[in-house]
Amino acid sequence: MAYDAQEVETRWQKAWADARAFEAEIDHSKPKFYCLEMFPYPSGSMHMGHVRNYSIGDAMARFHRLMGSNVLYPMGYDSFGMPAENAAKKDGGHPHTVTHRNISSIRADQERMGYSYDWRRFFATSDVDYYRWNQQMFLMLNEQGLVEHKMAPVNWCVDCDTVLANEQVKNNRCWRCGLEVVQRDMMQWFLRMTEYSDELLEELENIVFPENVKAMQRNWIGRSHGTHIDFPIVGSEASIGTFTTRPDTIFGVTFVTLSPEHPLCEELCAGTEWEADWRELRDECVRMSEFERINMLKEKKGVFLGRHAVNPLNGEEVPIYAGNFVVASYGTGAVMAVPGHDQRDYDFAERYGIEIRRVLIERAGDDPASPLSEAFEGYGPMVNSGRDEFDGLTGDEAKDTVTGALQATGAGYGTIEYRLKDWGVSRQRFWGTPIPMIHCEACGTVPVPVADLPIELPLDVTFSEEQGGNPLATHDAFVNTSCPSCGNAAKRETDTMDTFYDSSWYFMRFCDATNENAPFSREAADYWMSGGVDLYIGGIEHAVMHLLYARFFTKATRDAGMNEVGEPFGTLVCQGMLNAPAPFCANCNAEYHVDNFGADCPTCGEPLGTRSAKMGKSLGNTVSPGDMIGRYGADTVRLFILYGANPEAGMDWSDTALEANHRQMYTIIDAIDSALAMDESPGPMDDWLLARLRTNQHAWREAMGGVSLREGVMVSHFEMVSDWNWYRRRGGCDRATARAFLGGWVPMLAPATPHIAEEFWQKMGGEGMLATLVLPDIDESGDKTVLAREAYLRTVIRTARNLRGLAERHTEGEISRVVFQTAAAWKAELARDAIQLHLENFDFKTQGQAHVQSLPIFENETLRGDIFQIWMALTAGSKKKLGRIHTWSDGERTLISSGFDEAAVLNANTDFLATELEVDSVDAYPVGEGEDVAGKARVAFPLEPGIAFL
RNA sequence: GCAGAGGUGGCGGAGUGGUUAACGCGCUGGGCUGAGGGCCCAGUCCUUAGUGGAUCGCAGGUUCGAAUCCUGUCCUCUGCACCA
Repeated sequence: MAYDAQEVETRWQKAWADARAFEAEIDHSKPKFYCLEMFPYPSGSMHMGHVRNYSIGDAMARFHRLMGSNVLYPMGYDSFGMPAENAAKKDGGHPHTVTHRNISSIRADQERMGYSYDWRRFFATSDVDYYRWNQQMFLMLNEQGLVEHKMAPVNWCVDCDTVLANEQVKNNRCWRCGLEVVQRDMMQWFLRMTEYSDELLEELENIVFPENVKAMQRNWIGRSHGTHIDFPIVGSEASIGTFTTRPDTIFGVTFVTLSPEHPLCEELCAGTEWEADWRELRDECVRMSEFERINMLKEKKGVFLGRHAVNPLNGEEVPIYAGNFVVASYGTGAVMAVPGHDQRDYDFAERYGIEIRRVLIERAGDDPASPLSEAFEGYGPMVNSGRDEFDGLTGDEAKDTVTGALQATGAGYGTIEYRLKDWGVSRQRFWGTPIPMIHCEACGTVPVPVADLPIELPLDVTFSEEQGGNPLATHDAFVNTSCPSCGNAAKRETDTMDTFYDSSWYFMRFCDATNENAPFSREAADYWMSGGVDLYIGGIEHAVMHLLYARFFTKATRDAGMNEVGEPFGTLVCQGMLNAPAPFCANCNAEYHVDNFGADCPTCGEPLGTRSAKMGKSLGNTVSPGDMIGRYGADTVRLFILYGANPEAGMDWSDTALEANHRQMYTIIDAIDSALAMDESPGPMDDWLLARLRTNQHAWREAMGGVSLREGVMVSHFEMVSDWNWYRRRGGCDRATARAFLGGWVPMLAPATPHIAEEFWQKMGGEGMLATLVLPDIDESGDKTVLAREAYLRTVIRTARNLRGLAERHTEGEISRVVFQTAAAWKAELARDAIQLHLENFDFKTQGQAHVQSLPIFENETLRGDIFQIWMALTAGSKKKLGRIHTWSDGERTLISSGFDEAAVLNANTDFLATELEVDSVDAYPVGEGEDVAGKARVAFPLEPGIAFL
């Protein structure tokens, strides 16, 4: 068959669209399957990472349709965000224009790949039809008490001219542009995600996320149980609140440390000789660059603030320091320092000459006075507390007792701290959802009434590179409004929402994408979201941010009665990296741009080697999907991507592998052509082929169901071809069998290579379209024996081939004949017996020997030695080899138990054996029924005939 | 430092106690075929012209038997990090 991928693929894409093959509706009579890929940002054209993501998703969507599920497989775009705004500034247009141009482009690329999306559900978050619901839900969250407007120190990126959430800061740099982040105090809108800290943490136990993602989320939420302890300040009404996980060390407190930004610092040292030092330290910490910070933090540094605090349990006065290692935003921003039992405090105390006190010993009976050369951070009995009720207590008991004592005097209480912070959603950007709030001088901040929504982004804004700040803030028609409460002149909030807000509920909008009255109906959400999205595929880079926000949002809407589920994603698959070769210097351990291929290292001058590196612009080692589709077609690209590696694994781009996959397409086409060209000619191999088909179907379903696409494709696109070739080689050529085979095989080709599969289906006269086909169940009963019989023949051929090489070297003349001596009847009898006993859990070790001796055949004295030998080989085996009853496959056991006649099978295939073994004649008979050629009768074993070449 | 993942033939990668490694790619030699991106055979660690030996990061251990289980150790990747 001539193969014009471009023609075939575009034709079927049109046919699917015309037939509305992928449009899904609620249908309670079928199991639903919601297949979703992480929301893409429309950045112009599709890149290979996208191709991998969607090829995985599409294969799974198509597979589940074949398995009879009602599949929801939507696509849309996360189209708010800075790149469009920056592009508009650069070109003087409007982000709206830029965005829609990009969306058309990427959508065309996706359509060309043949992805089976229900395009009716398509939307873009930057369209008012979507973001109006952002606003309405913001008002809903506000009513739930989950919105907060407060002054807060925020991460500010000068380059992006906006605030960043904690999660968006990596190594003190902006996650998007890489610039260092600075701290600023601003009025900001927050969502109280911390209300759900415990549920977000605990529900991780019950959802199917990869372990590393769970670990990252746990880490990020960072729950720790401990005790809040107040240290009153000497000569002041105020006290220092601290958080500790080690209240059992409270008697070892020899100082208290505040973060330099702590508000109490100024109060404590203002106007004293200590003030200047503190200011210097604070300024240093606030403005610290990343480089300085790493260097600085190697030494713990602090200043005395001139005052003392009182240990609430023993009344001792200890000095108060400000320390650069205390993080303002964690806990209370203040720590009780126990140098004897915390290494960090130990280092600090040593540097500033502060007492280091032992209040725990490692084992009961140790000397409480023994000095410490480093902090002992483990648990052990309390000592030196000065109070009898504490000394001797260990671990949790010690902690609880101390906490109880603090609680009794009101000086402290048990509490839980989280690393997780509330989600700051304000952004000082234009291209995002306007926050529906109004600032009135008289009434304060007032929510926009739902009836007045949506607040639309103005289109009459000009963008230019010179302008700074948010264009919304200077757009008078947008800003000036009236107060919904008092009617007087008021100003709109000009902050827009973080784009992660958009992607926190889009998966529910897809359930009901055209709803004009609500974000989504409860009925649709409950049907499609039941148990969460069934398969969510995307990159690990969203492990914390997007996945955490979406989980929070789903719980918030659940509590507002909008949906039933609390966890949005049932099974999450994080696709691996896509790598491609890049120049690499082993000396410098550095990768370079592909322009340097074949050159010397720009740094050290050594010749550059090659290493696989993450595909990306910076190295230039990218591959254009468009080029590849143009050259090989979408099916080949999809096959390569899916067969190259399982979804979670990293994968290397390889031109030769891609070409090999393209060749495989031709191989499959040829195989199918040959199947379509057969005559009515039933033969002995027909049953075998259909049995292989069923076995492969079974394996394929298992693999695909478990998202092991590589294994699935191996079966559908490789094993099936091999089996077909074997069938033909063994003389199979029956039209009806071939048709039945194709009827099972062609649908298996559809998930990975849907276009060519559909083409085959049409050619063979399959009913309807593959795209909407549902496969019947398979019945594999009875296949084992058929397959084992053929496997027996193949094994015999393989063994004989190996022996032939040896035989040639032994034999003087030309080899022209092969003789198979199959195991004597008594051996097969023994094997049947052993298999049967094995099934009955017979104890061969203790009773095996007695059993053999009780057999009638044992009366034959000349055979006794052989009988024992065979029996041992069957049941016990040797040091290197386990007994055959353990190693035989189910099929082989069935074969033997059913009285398989080896000689008959070999004799029925003498022509084939002669051809395969390159001999003129083939003889096969059980040992004893013919001449013992070359003494091979001795080695004959059930399923392993003695083989002699002559 | 903490956490997670992982180290298997020239390469990609299967394989979680049982004939010393699936499948693919690359390379070498051979056969079939009118031709073909097609099919088939053999080889691709060491050794040898008669079936030998070694091997799954390294070192121990458990077992009749280990790539697979246990202990230790080295290395790589990813994330977090003075988190009290």
